[in-house]
Amino acid sequence: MGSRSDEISKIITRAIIQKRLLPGCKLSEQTLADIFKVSRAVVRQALIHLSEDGLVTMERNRGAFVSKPTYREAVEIYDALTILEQGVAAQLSGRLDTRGWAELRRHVELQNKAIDEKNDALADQLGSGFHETLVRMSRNSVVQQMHAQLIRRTALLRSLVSSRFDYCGLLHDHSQLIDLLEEGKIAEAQELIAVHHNTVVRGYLLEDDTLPKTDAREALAPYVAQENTD
Amino acid sequence: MGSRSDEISKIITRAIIQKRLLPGCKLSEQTLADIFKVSRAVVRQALIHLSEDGLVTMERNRGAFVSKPTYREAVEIYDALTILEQGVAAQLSGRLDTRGWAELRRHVELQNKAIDEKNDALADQLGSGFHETLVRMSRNSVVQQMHAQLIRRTALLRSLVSSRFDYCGLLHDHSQLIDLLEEGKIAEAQELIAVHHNTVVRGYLLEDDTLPKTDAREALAPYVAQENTD
DNA sequence: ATGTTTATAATTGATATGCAATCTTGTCGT
DNA sequence: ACGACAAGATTGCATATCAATTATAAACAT
Repeated sequence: MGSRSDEISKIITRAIIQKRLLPGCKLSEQTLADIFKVSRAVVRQALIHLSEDGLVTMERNRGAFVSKPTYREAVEIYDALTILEQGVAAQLSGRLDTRGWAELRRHVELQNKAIDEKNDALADQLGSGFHETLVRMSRNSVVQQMHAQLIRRTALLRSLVSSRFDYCGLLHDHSQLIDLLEEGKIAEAQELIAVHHNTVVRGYLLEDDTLPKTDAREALAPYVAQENTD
Repeated sequence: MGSRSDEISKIITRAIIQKRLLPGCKLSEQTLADIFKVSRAVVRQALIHLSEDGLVTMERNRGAFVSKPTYREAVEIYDALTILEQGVAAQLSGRLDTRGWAELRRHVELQNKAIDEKNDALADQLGSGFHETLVRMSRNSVVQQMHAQLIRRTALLRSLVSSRFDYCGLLHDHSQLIDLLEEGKIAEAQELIAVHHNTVVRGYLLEDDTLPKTDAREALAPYVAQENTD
């Protein structure tokens, strides 16, 4: 694949997920080309990639912007996540090896530690990571990719809300979910997943406007110096 | 969006779905640029779009080819379809208006007619169409788009197999599914969906090699003259 | 004749530049 | 204050070019 445009789209993705590039931010082709020292053609390829991921919206003759999802889209994204994870849960339930359950529990512990240390960014990342880990265990790369894309979009959503999450409640859900799955209680596990996502999306009572405007040039500056800052 | 590259990727998508462009076919940038009378840059954008849809595979410094899914991928795709449709079924069950059920039943009838008239291509299309209609009723455009993408990939899969389908059996499944959903029997509906897709994928006992090589130039010729041939 | 190496051609990845169409902006006049 | 208009910026696309890589063909040795 187009190595360079791939790298660039990954960098921009990171910037968006880490809330450095906020929804609505203009992504001018020439500006990005200058920043990354590439031609406009490469930038365009990266932007197309991003727009198909839903992170960027391209308007004809107007340019590309970091997507600004509506509340409805937020609900749809979480419904889609619910459907995928319910399906994975049904496949996994009772059928996973010991190492699998252990990895999931380890994940919960890590997030617990992050919360104790008040490392919000890390807790956030681990929160999504739990769901990704769960889906990875289905060993279905098609489902996995769709799910990863949805998770990226939820990161975008979190840029739009001020809501403080009840991490403890959500974390308890994760813990309980593992128990239910290990015991083979599929229906209850699925219901828990639905409630879990519903809780999250309900926490998104939106501050639709008045989000600070970001400038692509300065937001991306940290990524340009050393491009391997995970 | 890039109007031109969009049109081109749609045309190529149609050509692939209609089995005019077969898996493995080389999609040379210059050739496509000549065919559609556009620059290579536009072709590249279209190819990137297609590769993210899974219909085209790009190999670095080698070029783009119509994807040649493995059997494993086929299973993953149908598992993903199962998960999505089971989720939609759960949401829809008992909760859809009369017009909705009517539209689904009409779909089944149309396909019945197509089979009677031995119009295989149409029956094929309507077969996928039923699933798409079902998902559309969820009114979740995120799920809808993911599902549509999977359906496109199943069309690719059908290029790889000789299997003759038992259309009657599959059609009966569709009919029965409507009944189950209307009666609110979620679990049974979900099981039927799983079995249905399993039946299909098991029909894919592959003729991995020896598929006739197609040439992009002649395969796409019909689409160039009049670009609105649905 | 077969297999290996080498040289040539073709293709991709990327850049630079130019241009028309469109959008944004800022000014001006009312 | 408001709308019309002109100047400037940006996008979308085309063409031309170049290095790097890969594919193909020819020359060579076995």
